[in-house]
Formats: sequence, C-alpha cells, structure tokens
Amino acid sequence: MVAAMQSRTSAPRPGRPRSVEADAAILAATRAALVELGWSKLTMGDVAGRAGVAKTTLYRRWAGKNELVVDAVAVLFDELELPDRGSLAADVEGVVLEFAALLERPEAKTALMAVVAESTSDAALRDRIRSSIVDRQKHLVMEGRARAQARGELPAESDDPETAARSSDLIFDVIAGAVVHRSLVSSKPVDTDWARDFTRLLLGGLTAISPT
Amino acid sequence: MVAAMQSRTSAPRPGRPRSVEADAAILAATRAALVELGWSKLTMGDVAGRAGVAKTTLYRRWAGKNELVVDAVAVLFDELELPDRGSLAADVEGVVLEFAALLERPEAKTALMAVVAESTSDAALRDRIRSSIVDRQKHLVMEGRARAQARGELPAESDDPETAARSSDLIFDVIAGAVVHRSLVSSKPVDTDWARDFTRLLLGGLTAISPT
Amino acid sequence: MVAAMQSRTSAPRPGRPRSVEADAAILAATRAALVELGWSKLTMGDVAGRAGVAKTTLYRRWAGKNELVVDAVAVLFDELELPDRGSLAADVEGVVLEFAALLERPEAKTALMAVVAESTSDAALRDRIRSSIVDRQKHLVMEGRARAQARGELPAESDDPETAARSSDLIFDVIAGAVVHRSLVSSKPVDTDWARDFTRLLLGGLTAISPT
Amino acid sequence: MVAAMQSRTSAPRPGRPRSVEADAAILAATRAALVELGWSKLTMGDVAGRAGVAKTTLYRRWAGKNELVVDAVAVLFDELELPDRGSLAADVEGVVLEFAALLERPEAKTALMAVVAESTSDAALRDRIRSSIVDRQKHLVMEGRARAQARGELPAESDDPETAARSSDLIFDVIAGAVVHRSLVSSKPVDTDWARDFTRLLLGGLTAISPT
DNA sequence: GACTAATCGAGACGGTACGTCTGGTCTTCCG
DNA sequence: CGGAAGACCAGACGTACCGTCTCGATTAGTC
Repeated sequence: MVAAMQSRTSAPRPGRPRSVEADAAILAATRAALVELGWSKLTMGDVAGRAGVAKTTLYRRWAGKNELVVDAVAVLFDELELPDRGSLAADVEGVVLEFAALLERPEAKTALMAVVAESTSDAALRDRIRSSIVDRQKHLVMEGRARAQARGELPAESDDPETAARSSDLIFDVIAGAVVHRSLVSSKPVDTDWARDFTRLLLGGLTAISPT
Repeated sequence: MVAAMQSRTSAPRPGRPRSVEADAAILAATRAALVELGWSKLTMGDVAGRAGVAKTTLYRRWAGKNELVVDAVAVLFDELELPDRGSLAADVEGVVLEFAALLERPEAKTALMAVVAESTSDAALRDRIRSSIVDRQKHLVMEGRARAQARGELPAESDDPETAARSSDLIFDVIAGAVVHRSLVSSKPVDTDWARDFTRLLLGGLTAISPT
Repeated sequence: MVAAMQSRTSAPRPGRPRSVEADAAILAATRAALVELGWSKLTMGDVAGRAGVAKTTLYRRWAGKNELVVDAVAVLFDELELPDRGSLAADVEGVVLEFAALLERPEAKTALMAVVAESTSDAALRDRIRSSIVDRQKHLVMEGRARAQARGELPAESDDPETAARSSDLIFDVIAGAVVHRSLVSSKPVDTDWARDFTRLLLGGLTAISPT
Repeated sequence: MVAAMQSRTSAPRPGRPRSVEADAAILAATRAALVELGWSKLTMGDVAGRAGVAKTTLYRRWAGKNELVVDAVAVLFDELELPDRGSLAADVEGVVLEFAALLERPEAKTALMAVVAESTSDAALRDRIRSSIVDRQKHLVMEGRARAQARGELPAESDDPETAARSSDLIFDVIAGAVVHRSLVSSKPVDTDWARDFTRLLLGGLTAISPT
C-alpha cells in the first residue's frame, strides 16, 4: 500500500525479496491490537510479536506508529459503498448508517481520532490521512450528488467548478462531521431515527441553497 | 472544577491542605506545554517542571495525562459566548466563527482530538469530557434557539420535551461536527465565506423540519 | 548554678512536654520492623505507622534512619553479662556463646552490619556506634581480664597503662571479630564446639604473649 | 565471573550478543561511584551515566544494587596474594597488612559491610558473597598453612579431613574477623605494631592447639 | 482563666531514585 | 540482501520514601 508503486516496475532488486505475507500479517495484527488495547497502549513491539515478525521489519516499512495505524485502518474505509437506493434521501440515510456502523468498530473509532489528533502537529501525517481516508469518503459524496442530479432531485452543478467543489466540500463536512460528532463526542447512537432526522435537515438545507 | 464539590461542604480535613495555587499553576503549565509540544510529546514530568511542582503533586490530583488535559482545556470552552447579533443567521455565523477561532488555538485542537481518541476506550474519561466540555457548548445551542423563538424566527418548541431535546442534540452535532471536521479533518479554513454557506444550509434545513 | 542542675535532670522547658510513651513505642516498632523487613526496606514512615505516631515525631527525636536504628538496637547489647563461671576458659566460652546468641536475633544482625556500613562514611555515626554499642561490649573484656588476674590465671597488667589498653583492644577485636565473622560473613553457626576450639586458640595465645 | 559458565559452552544464542565492553565499564563505574558517594548514595542511574550505558543494560545483567556491587568489589579480593616471606609469622603479618590495606580503600570497606548487612536477610546474596569474596580469601589460609607445614613450623594436618577443615575455618575467621573488626568497628588503624601483636597472639594459640 | 509555647496527629509539599516499559537503532547469524 | 532475535541508548512512566512544611488540636506551665 505504501511503497507498492515500485513493485509494479518489478525491478528484481538483488537480495531476498520482502515477504508479502508479512505486510498483511502486520496490518491485521495492528487492527487486532487496536481493538484490544486502544491507541495509547498499542506498542510497536506488541504488534511485531502478534504478527510473528521482528520490530526491524516494521520500521523498514513504516516510519512509526502513526503511519502504520493510518495504513492499517485505511482499508476499512474501502468497505463504504453507495448502492443506488432509489432516492437522494434513501442514499443519504444509507451512507450515514453505513459510516456510523464503521465508526462502531473499535479499531476504527480509536484510530481515526488518534491519528487526527497527531496530525494537528504533523503536516505529513495530515496529507497521509487525506489521501488514505478522507478522499475515499469524499468520493461517495460526489457520486451521490451526480446520481441525484441525474434523477432530477438536484439542479445541475454550477458552471464554475470552484463553486461546485465548495458545495461538495460543505456537504461532506456536514455529513461526516455530524456522524462523527454524534458518535464519538456526544457518545450517542447513530440509529435509524437519528439518520432520518438528519437527512430531513440536510435535504431541506440543500433545497434552500440550490439556485432556483 | 474537578473535585470542587467537596470544598463546599468545607469539611476541614486533617493534615496540611492542598495548595490552591498549585492547581492553577499546573493547569496553566499544561496548556503552555500543549502549545509547545503537542499532545504526544507532552510529559507529566515536563508539566511538573514548568509549574514548579513535584510530579507527585500532579498524580495526587489527576490520575494521568488524559484527565489533566481535559481539565486544562475545559476552561477554554468557557470563553465561548453568544451575544445577541440581531438575527438567527447572525447568531449561527457568529458562534461558528468563534468556535473555529477556538479550534485554531494549538492547545485546543490537539488536546480535544486526543482526549476524544482516548475516550473511545475509557468510559470515565468519556463522562469527564461530556461534563467538562460538551455540555458547556451545548448550552449555547439552547440559548440561541430560545432567542430565535422569541424573535419569531423559529416556531415554539414541541410540547414533548424529548422531541425538543432530540432536535437540539441534532443541531448541536451538526454545527459542532461540521466545524470540527472542516477544521481538523479536512484541514481547511473556517472563514466567513464558509460560515455563511454553512449557515444558509443549516437555516434552510431548520425551516424544512419545523412543523407547518 | 541551681538552674544548671535542673537542666541536666529534667529541664522544665515551656510548652507541652514530649510523650515518654512515644519513645518506647518507636524503638519497639523499629526493632519489629527490622525483624520483618530488614534494614534496607525499613522506612521511617512504616516505623511511624507501627508506633501509632506521626513522622514528625520521629524526626523531632532522631536525625534519620541510622541514628534511630542505633538507639533501637543498643539496648540489646545491655543484655550481655559476664557471670563468674569459675575459670577464664569458661568465661570466654560463655561470652562467645552469649554474643553469638545475640547475633542470631535478626534485628541485631541486620542492624549491626548496616550501621557499621553507613558509619564508614559518617564520622558522627561512628562515634555514636562506639559509645552506644562497642564500649558496652569492651567493658566485658576488661571485667573478665581483671577477674582472671585475681584468680592468678593471668599475670598482672603492665605498669604502662597504654600497653594494657593495647592488649585489651587486641583481645576485644579478636573475640568480637571472630564471632561476627563466623556468624555473619562465613554464615556458619557459633556452637559449643566452635566456642571451645576458639577459646583454646585464644587462651593459648594469651599465655604466649604474657610476659614471663 | 557471574554468568561466565555459559560462555564456555559458547552456545551462539540468536540476536545481538551482549557488549563485553559494557560489563567492564559498568563495574569500573560502580567502583568509582562507591569511592565518591558511598553505598547509600550510589544509584543505578548514576552508575549507568558514568559507564555511558543505559539503565536497561544494567538491569539486564544484574537484579539490583546489591548484586552489582558484589561483583564490582569481588575483583578487588583477587589482588590479595601470599608471597613466601620465609616464615609463618612473616606470612601472617604480611597477609594481615595486605588485607587491612584493602579495607582502607573506600570502595571496599563501604561495599563489604553493606552487602553483608543485606545478606542477613537474603540467602541468594549470601551465597554470592561466599563464592565471590569469602572463598577467595579462605584460599590464602590453606596456602599459608600448607607452606608452614612444609617448613616444619606446623605439624601435619589431622588425618581426618573434617578436623582439618574445622581448624582452617577457625583460623580464617579469627584473622579476617579481627582485621575487619579493628578496622571498621573499632575504627582504629591496622598498623605494623598491631599486626605484630596479633601475629604473636595467633601463633601462640596455634602452637597450643596443635597436637603434640 | 486566659496566654504562651512546644507537642501531637495528619497529610501535602518539592525532590530523588526506583525498576519497568517503549521507541527507534544497531548488530549478530541464518536463509 | 531480507528477516528474526535481541541488545543497545534514551527517556517517560507511575510509585515509594525522603525530610520539611503547614494545618488544627492538645497539654503543660506562667501570668
């Protein structure tokens, strides 16, 4: 995932090739450790032990705990999908519940907040999070919006691409932010009722800001 | 703030009383250390040194880094205010910008996410965050809503107090969540433009979910 | 003149007088703690607790652990006696066994070596040990010698008092040193057999060094 | 000296081998610290610092202060030698002065008494002292005795090996005990005069206990 | 019968060292 | 050369004692 680009060129470097199994084992071990121990008690040595791997092998692939955890958790966000549920409201409700289900998983909730916290004082980590996690989610917003426009539920985007991006970003932050805040900060469940209330609020707002 | 309940009963416990100056010095030192070092590099020993206090004095009052930081940061949220800006839109925009300004402060942004991360696997910490931080903010939502109803911008609350609380919670999570997500996850500025866009979206939604 | 007398006896200083019971309780607690914990794990706080006394009360009377322990153990050496057993050989054998029995007691053996160790870098402690412990034992040697001379087993002392003191010191160090070394360093029992062997060796030597 | 047994089998355990230089540096640092600070103020952290080594490296090799100091001091006793001085009297006098000179060294006197004190409540430490220190000295007694017998100054040993061992032990405890007691407990110098007096006493005794 | 003055208990204080744990690096030998 | 093993340095962890201090509450003798 990290330096996978090079493998494509398949330059048969000299010496023993890196074990492909090790990568998978390490990431799995990281997720398991996150579930059991949480972020702060997770240690590199413990992950290495679980994966049946030497610590050196970890450090050869990742710069530290932060990077490792981002990669270990990123794959979880690949599971998010946006099947066509027939209407914009159904699509929004669906993605909200799906995202909430993801945040219920201990490895996801713990890791997500922790790496965001670290990223506040680490620009490189911020980029890594954006590319590995945020962008994967944002893509869903774009997809849902396009589908709604095709259905005629939303007007066509503005000609100005910048304006369009601005409103995409806004919607994304509102959805993701509300779910995360409800789930992790307010510590209350994101259930069907809440998802319906939220969707009504969001769709009402969307109609209001759309140009006639 | 923390164990202040007991002081009211003023039961003069035997032995030397705890230094009240130490508390203030420690919390101030904690905030200073957060700014300089960030969450992960902040150490109890360093805080003690800055505060001119022994490590034992810290541990006598707080169980660990998490608890200390929550208390140290909580006071920042007391600064949030909601002056009457004349209209609901102006009030929302104002509180969004104020909250965003708070999240710009390094001690706030780092600490907030970090303690939330830890709280995902620590129920006691979760409660402490709720009472020390979340509730302080939620109060603003209630206030703004009441004011808007007085102005006639929003209909009177439902007779059912549970329904009213449900929508208050929703609005709170949407506002706080969106600002936090924009600021810390998406890493983009919460400026006047964004605040205006967001306010239009939110107010449109509020109108839509209001009865009649 | 008159007032000076009283200060030695019971100078009635102003203020609340020190508790006489506390002294006894503290020394007893110290000995008990020595038996249970040994020297290095004995703490002032623990002794205070056992004695039902505050730490300040200890420090008001003794400067530290060393001084306290010397005083607590010193009384044990008062038990050493030298009844007239009829001959020099019987007297030596008796005192050797008595001293060995004292060193069997855990509080004595632990404390004696420990304070001697500390005294190697503490002149004041060295003096305290000499006056509180060593001199008490040395007195027995003088007594036994005088008795043997009265019996005619040993020749009268040299006219030169310095010469007499030199040989007293020598005998004392040989007896006490041998018993301590056998018991604590070689970790072997000082039983009747050993005492008899040692006595034969010593008396043989004494005869040899005595002036014809 | 400590775990040297295993090195003979030279089983090449996996992983990086322990630094042999570190061992020497640590023991030297321990002796230096003993001279400067004495036993009670010597700290593991300080020793580590002097040796240019991490604290973990100390604890990987020794269980604590006691074990470390025993090993650090043990080598000093290797310096004791018994050159043939021509007569038993000269040999005894020589070894007494040599031993006294050793006990003059601050690292030896402090450490020896301190570890003996600890050993009174620690059987494992007692064994370590016996094998590392006591046995090294006792060997000198055996050697000197054999030499005196060869010279005809002492009769041949008893046929019963146990009887021979008993008298060897006795002589050893008398010599070592007297020197230690004079030097450390009585706090008086072991000079040539004292050594001569003591030798006369001992040799007189030896003649007395020897079978005709 | 108040006023001193030193004591007592309790327990917090600034320090120092403890022994452990983790992070990240380096060194050895094996495949 | 990759990898497992484990030693290495650095330094934070939370705990335990140290010896001092600050409390309120006793106890005496002195006015």
